[in-house]
Amino acid sequence: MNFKCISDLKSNLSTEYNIDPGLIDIVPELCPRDQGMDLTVNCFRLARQFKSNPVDLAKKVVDFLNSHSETEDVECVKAFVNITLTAKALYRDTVAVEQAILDDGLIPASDQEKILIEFSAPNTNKPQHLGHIRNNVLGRALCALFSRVGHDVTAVNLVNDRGIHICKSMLAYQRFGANKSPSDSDKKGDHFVGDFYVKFEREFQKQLDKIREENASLHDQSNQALFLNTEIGKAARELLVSWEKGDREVMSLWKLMNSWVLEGFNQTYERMGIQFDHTYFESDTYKLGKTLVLDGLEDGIFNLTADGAVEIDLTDVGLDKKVVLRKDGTTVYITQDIGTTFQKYSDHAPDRMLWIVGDEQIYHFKVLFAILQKMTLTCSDNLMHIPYGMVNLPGGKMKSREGTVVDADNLFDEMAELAHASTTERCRSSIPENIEERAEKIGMGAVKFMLLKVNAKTTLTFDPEASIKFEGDTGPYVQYAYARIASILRKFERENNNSNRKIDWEKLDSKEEKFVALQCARYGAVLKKSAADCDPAYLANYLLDLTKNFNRFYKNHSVLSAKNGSLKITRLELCKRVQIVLKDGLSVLGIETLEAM
RNA sequence: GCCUCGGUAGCUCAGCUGGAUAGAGCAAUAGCCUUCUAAGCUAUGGGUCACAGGUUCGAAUCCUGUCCGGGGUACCA
Repeated sequence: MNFKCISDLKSNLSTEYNIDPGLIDIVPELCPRDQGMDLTVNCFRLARQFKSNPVDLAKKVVDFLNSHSETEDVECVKAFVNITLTAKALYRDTVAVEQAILDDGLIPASDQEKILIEFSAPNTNKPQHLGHIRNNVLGRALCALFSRVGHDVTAVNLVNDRGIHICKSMLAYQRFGANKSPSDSDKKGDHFVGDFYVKFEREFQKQLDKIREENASLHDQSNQALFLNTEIGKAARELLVSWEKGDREVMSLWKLMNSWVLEGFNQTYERMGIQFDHTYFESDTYKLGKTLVLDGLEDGIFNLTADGAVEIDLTDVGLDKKVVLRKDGTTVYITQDIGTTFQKYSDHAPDRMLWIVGDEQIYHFKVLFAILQKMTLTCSDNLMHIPYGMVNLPGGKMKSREGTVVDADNLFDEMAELAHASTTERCRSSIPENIEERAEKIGMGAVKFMLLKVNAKTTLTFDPEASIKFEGDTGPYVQYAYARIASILRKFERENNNSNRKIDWEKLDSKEEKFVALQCARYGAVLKKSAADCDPAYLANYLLDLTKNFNRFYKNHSVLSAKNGSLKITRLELCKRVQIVLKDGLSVLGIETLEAM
């Protein structure tokens, strides 16, 4: 939003108060709807910059703007200066230049960075659920957002493909799998493997119950503590040992099962519109972590504990001591992150590295960053963990044991089905040919928007009953506005009334039209703030606002039956601006637009 | 215990670099389809912004304390 009268005000005040104009920042806000004017300059806030009394300053601002040729009306309430602009100035400074609306979202070249973002990071033992979708959708949106404002973004996945959890599903497959493959059962590979993980857990639980029954003294011990007391737990551990030794048969099963899972994940990623520039595998990087730690031990960054484990003392930076290699020499969770991070740095040399990982790992990342700093990773001052909250169900957490996990693929299917039913209902007489495609876009739009409109860090509640609607603050609501505009444009073309009328913005004199224009002009600033705050929700909520304003305009002013050709053409132009912003904004959120709904 | 994030309408959430009478959506109620798609629009009701202090001309927003909830505090991942 760059209004001439505001920049003139800035020069005027800088002279008046003898302050360098570069130090003055006047950001006008949209005037609250019920005030009926266009812009507001908040002199309470502005007064601080001039170390002046808000009311006195407001008086000066009013005097200046009153005499400005581009204002129609200026009012002062307390120290809020409300401005009504001339139509000419308003549209010139908001929507007249299409490209300017989009370009306003770009940050200066000097602020552009090379950013590496790691997200998704799935385990290859079971299919992804709603919690993972939140991660994926958020990560994808942040990548698009950073890239949209001008950063150079590299998206990276880290596949968690080794460890005891992987061995559990492998063991169950060995016992119950009968050498079948996903294609035999017509299942996606990740679901196929996940079923064996569940089988393992069931068998383990059965054995646990038996052990506890037979030995009352074990009653109070946790499942994990009793893991090796069970036959199947012991067997899984042995499998892990064989894996680490590189046993040929075990490795080949591991590779086979992982390939099934990854094939399944790829389908899900594709459906979500997610691509990675690089995929790392923990099975490749954990050894590098160990090597780096051993080097660091020689350099005195790490030290040996009495029983032979390797640890680092972080008490000088307000954290605790942290073990990075067990006394038996095996790596722990954080060790592979150390290895992966150095690997990522040497592959891509980013200015900044981000991790999209759940908020339960905030402490983990604090420790990781402190370690990397001590190991003097080049960009260790620019490491950021972007935490997000869990997705709960109305009854509480999702629990796989109780079967209350919202499976990603199922959810997508259900949403698409509902969108399909809804479209069929609406179109009764003429079911569109591309109904499947439409239903998919609408269903996915609904899921993604639902996850992105809420601030990432809040723990969100997913109510399957309520969240499945396509009305109100939803993705389809925004998509629908886009489709309506597309429909207007089509009809206009069909009627072929391309009279040589000129665009005349001054014809748009209603408050609905002005609000739409003003709202469009905010887009660039919204993108920049959204990116700076790493918060796609801000953008999502803006798109809802813009859509709401557009719908009010749509309801009150017909485009195609406008009084005269010039008005029609100009309203059409305004619609195009809205359409462009909606498409651009939705695409950042990973949501597709439809030409008809 | 300590650390951390939260508590805003019946429900789900905005608002939080202090500023106008606290906003949306859902749900409820009442309207609007011979006019560009009603997945829409309009209206009504609904709030001691957890509680108590403090700072300020002004606090949902900042500070302190209390209560309640999530998460963390592993040689688990």
